[in-house]
Amino acid sequence: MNTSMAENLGHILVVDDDREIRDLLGRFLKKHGYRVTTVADGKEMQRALEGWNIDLVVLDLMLPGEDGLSLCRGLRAKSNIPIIMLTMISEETDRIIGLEMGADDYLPKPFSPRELLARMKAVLRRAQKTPNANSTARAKILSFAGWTLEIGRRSLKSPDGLLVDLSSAEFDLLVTLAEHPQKVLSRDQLLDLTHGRTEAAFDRSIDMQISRLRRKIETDHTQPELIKTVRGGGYTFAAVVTQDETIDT
Amino acid sequence: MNTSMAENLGHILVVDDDREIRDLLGRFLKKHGYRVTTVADGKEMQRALEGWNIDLVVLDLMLPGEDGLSLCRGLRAKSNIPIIMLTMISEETDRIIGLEMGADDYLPKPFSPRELLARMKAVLRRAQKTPNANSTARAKILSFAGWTLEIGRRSLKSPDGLLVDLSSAEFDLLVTLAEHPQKVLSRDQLLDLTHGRTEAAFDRSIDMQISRLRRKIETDHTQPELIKTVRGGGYTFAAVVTQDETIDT
DNA sequence: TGGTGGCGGTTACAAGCCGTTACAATATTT
DNA sequence: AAATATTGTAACGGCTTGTAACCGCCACCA
Repeated sequence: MNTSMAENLGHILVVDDDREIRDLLGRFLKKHGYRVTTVADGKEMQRALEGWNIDLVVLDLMLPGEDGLSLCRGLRAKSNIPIIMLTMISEETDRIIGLEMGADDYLPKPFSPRELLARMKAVLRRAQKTPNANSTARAKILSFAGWTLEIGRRSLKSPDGLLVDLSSAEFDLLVTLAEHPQKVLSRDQLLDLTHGRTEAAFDRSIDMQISRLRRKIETDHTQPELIKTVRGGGYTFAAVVTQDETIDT
Repeated sequence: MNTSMAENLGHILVVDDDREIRDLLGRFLKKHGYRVTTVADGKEMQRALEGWNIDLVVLDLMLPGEDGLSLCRGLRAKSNIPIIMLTMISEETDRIIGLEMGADDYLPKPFSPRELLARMKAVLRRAQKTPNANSTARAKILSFAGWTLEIGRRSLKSPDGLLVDLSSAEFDLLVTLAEHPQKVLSRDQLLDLTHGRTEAAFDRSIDMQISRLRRKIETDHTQPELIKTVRGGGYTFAAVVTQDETIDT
């Protein structure tokens, strides 16, 4: 993998009162080519935002003093720096998040650094394209053919209600496909959309992901119903997808 | 043949009655990595839209038969496939366009292909972000001699009700023939209609497709009943074809 | 009547694409 | 550090599709 590029991919501000998490994320993100500044609370966050050119804020929901939520709102009011919130799992916070937050994405703890990285890339990419987009966080749920794909939770339920275990890459791929139903996505597009990679080198890794994914979600992986192949074109999600926001009312 | 077919950036449908323009755009866009289908009028446009997964339509304002403007409106009513209109320069059309048209962009003739490319990219990028609510996929069904050809599903049932497995190219060819019953279609026409290819070079690949197709659907392929050869002319579909439309689910 | 050349059917083959297995290289967890 | 899981690479095999080549058919003609 090409993680060793020390070029500047962006300056990330991590706001978390847990020192261990700060250190962990700091090391991890730096290893992946980001500049990182870590702070413990809202006051320091303010200072950092004024002193640096921050590209993305990773913000813990629970903070001493002013809590993450209001920080988030405040930040969003003044700028459109992308925000990723870290939350504890619970219905409660989920609802709060959906209703209140102006974050671009959120991640339930515990999360793998890898997941955070993926989200960050996605958010940064989105921000890149839409400099002034007013993205509202979505606890989006996609449903198709009885399946339930809960994006915020990164979970997938089968028509029988069983949780299906997808790897991170598999999940991202599935989400990407399901978000563009009926649309043929080339391998390159899929690579770009899931990994943010555009390296053009002919790459069959997507084929492998598709293959593995099909085994997990197609009733007969030799005759896929959901993810269809378009010869010479790529792949396409063939099911009817309905989209719900968790918190709409 | 298709040596440097790069990635698939999308499937473009070019609707223009001027063959020269069709050819030009076809070659140009393909060279730039797009799949291209070219048709001459609204009727063919319809078929292409139903048979393919079109990502963008390039539509000439002036067309024989139903004119581009109403086609555009009709298309917009049913789907949200992006549309780029080609127009003659004139205040008149400019105003009409602004008022009437549901197109995503328009381009006054004469234009440079390069310019079109830029517009296309912009429109596609915009469309990509707004996931479709379209896919009112109607499934056209053609019946002949007991056979059932379901276009939306790309499936073919024999008179015994058995599913017959056709390759992609075979299917397209059969659809094209069945949609012009009694009409003699030259090899060039077939090439154009099925592949959107206009490269007229003498090509016997159609012969091969026909041969393979006959083996699958004729009871005796040495004495074809459905697909007849017209010496010096091409091929013709000799059966009576009835057409049904159903709403797909 | 036998030759000739265009045309179409078919076989054989080459090239490309895709699914998959096996495995190597990392990452992550314990 | 060992055990596990994830992810990319290589490579085999099957299927699709286009090309070349051979062959027979037909029309035409001297």
